[in-house]
Amino acid sequence: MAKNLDQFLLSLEPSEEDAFRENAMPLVFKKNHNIFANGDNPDYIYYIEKGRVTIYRLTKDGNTVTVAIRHPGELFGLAEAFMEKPRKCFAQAIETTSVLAVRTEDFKNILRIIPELSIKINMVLANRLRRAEGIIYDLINYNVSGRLARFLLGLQEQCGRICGTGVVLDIKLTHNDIAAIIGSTRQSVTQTLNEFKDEGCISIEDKKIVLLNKRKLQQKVY
Amino acid sequence: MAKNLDQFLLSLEPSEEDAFRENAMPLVFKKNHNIFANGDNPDYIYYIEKGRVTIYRLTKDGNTVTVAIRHPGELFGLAEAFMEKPRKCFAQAIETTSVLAVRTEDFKNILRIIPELSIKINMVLANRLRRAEGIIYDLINYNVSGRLARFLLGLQEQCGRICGTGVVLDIKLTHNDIAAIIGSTRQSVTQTLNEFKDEGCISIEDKKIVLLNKRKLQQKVY
DNA sequence: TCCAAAATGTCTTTTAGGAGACAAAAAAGC
DNA sequence: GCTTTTTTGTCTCCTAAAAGACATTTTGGA
Repeated sequence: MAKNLDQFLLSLEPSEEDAFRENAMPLVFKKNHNIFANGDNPDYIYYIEKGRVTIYRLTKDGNTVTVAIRHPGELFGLAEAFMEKPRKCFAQAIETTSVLAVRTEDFKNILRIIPELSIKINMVLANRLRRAEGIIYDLINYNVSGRLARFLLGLQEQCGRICGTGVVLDIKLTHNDIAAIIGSTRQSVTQTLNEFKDEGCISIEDKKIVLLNKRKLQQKVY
Repeated sequence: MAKNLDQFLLSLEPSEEDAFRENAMPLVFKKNHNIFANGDNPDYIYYIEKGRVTIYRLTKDGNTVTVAIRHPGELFGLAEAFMEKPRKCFAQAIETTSVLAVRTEDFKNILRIIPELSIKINMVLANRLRRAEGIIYDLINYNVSGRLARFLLGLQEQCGRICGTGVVLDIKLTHNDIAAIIGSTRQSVTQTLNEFKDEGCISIEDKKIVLLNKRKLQQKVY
């Protein structure tokens, strides 16, 4: 089992992977393009080969609430495929993204044929549920500064790339994007990021955040 | 399929239910007793026959954050059973609660033997994930009044009992309990509930909340 | 290369609601 | 029934951070 439970294909046996790929259709979405929308029928589930995708909902006044970001090796559009209801969220490519799309019906059939795969999906969903509960906890418990610090530290697992000075988070996010994830505003994110910068916790290189002092960043969480 | 995806046993075929019950050990927990704790190994998963259970985490300063409430017919301790890590939350009986406990290993074996069951667990987890994402959305989007109104309206599904004047929510929660669920404080909950009462949205009977005017309550959500 | 659009930086004002303090009421235990 | 503990009601004060306004910088597209 891969250490990251969300790394779906990595966790499969060759025969399982074949069954998955046989039913898959490769697609490419350009940056900012929508992959599915609120109200759509969940006809497909998707696997990310390359790129990243935000899963978000909209508020009445048009603001975005990001409920998850999906990274290479992860599935998305998954949970809703198990329900007979239209989607409640949008999926949009953050960067140019290559996916494998599998028809929901085909996917369910694979699960029936390969029970072991179904158990792996259980693990993926269970892991995501626990993470979602962690976000709920964070929202209730930490202030903007704490949530931002935790978000950055958490990103390491999926985007972290060690370089000389620290850990580069290999994803380009605007302050607005981050605000939509941690439940804050663009202005507050700008300000708090600059505080972190001034104190030497982070730096920005090529529009990407670099974690310079993780311990100090961890102390921002209270 | 039962309309409530979380009603686990109801959704099973007789043969599946037998397989489940054969491996189950009945237990009774009195009000306020802990069923499992943070740090425990997830050796068992539980099915609620009667009673209700809170799933919560603790903050550094001892406050409670409730991540879910489980009702009769639902499983709990489930998600963590699929991971090889200690539990991150507590489970406590809100009222006297009868459960069926199944060893995690046995449960996984049942899933292997009965693939259809595994798919049903997928549906339960998927549904919970979507609900958790809904809570994240609520926390970011609605104020205390809105969150409280949505919480009460949402409880109908699991606790609602129609009576002459309206819908009784068949669960006794203190204002503190509610605050831990909607991410607020005891004082704010007291005050907001009284506002709802004054405006005729709700009333209290036998320590239980009665929804008198659902439409008016819905208008509190903004 | 230039221009329009998007993103960032930095003010200032405003307010929801957290948090403390204490009295009153209700419930639980003996 | 009586006492202790829990829960509720209602103040007050105070701060984090939302939200608006606008200048500046950066970016991406033609």
